[in-house]
Amino acid sequence: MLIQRDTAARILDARASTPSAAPAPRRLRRGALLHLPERCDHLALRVAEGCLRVCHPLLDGRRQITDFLFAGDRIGLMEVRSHNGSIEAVTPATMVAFAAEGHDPEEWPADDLYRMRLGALQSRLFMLGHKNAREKLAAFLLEMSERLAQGEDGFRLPMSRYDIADYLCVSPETVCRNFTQMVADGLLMLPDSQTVRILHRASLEFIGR
Amino acid sequence: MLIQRDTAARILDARASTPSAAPAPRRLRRGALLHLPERCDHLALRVAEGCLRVCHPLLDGRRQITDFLFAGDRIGLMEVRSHNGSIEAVTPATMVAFAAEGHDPEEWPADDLYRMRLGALQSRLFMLGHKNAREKLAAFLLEMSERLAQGEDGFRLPMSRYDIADYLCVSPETVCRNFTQMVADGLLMLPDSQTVRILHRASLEFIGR
DNA sequence: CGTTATCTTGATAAGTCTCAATGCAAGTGG
DNA sequence: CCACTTGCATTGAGACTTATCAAGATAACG
Repeated sequence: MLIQRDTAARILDARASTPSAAPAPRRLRRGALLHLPERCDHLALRVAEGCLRVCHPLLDGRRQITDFLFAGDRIGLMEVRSHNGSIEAVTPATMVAFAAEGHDPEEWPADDLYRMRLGALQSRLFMLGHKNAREKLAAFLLEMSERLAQGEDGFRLPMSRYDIADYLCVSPETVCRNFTQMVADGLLMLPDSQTVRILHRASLEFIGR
Repeated sequence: MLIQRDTAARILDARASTPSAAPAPRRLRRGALLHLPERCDHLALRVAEGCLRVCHPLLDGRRQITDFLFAGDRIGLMEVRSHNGSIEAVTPATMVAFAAEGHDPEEWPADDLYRMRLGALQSRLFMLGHKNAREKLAAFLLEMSERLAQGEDGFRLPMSRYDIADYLCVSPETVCRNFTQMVADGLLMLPDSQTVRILHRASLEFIGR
């Protein structure tokens, strides 16, 4: 059940006329694509539940994942659209479209949206530029452990090894090998391939920072 | 001759009181560092002449160059500052500080500043993630040939091989080797190490895109 | 229960980094 | 003016990392 064309725009209109009416949440099935309306300069998305990925197709057929989105995360739709991006559900996801860029400054000042995104991109620049696969994976796991924040007994990665690979810009095999290596080194436990329990956070931080 | 502390802020104040008064241009010697005031949330920089680099020190002692700035380019100071960045003159440079983020919307809407920067960072993400050294260099040369735009008889790179290396996130030796290779392949001429004449732009584009 | 997708591991090849040496050009001080 | 220094550019040799190709193991699913 995709968000239909211009649904977000209608949500925006509804909010403009009756500011107190909360926009209806939308659901995406696993693997489904979020439709980005043609005119979405002032629209943003807030994830209520689930996990999404921001994908960009590359000329050679591969894809790059520029971000994962979890509950509470927000992103400007125009920014994704203007770089040939798409937003896909990694797990069943619920989200809300809302107005940004001054149309709804109380809820989300446009500056903040830009600033946060710039910060995230900068971090990824440093990561992709100068970290090797092991360091990338360590940084990724630390980032996920913070953003997922599911308590001390480990966390579940909702995305596949392929997704992780496209996020870190390495091959899926390399992701696997480094998972295995980290387990062998006693940094992690992997009760199953999705569940991660960090055993030596300090070491991971030493590697990943 | 660095821009003194809070000079930019004073320029801002001057503009606010007398909008028609143009702020005084500032000059940097080759290699000099532009001072970034502590409070620069609403300040931006426009390059009048010369070339600057936006540098970020990394934990392992290396540096990353996130952008080169040429005449006409603008950049928000706070964005650089918030990522431990510095702005250094590659060549003697003249620049003007001005207000952004709504304080001076006519001159430069803050949104545009953010959007352009986001776009530039996205492009660099794609480059760093999935291009090899040869492709990076091809893309770099095409970018420089557009931004420098000095006519058909080639252009002069104002920055060193080390700067290029830190921009592309490869070693300076690799930059050299790929220059040499491109010359051997007949894609380029290098009358001297700074001057580039592109012989087969279509081939470069095929490699770099 | 078979089919498919995902995950993992191995072997090999390719690309890049590091270390080292040399060349070159500009600037400096005697 | 000339030796000298210094920084940048280039090239080579070797080590290391990662991608690619291939195959098997595991789990999800109709």
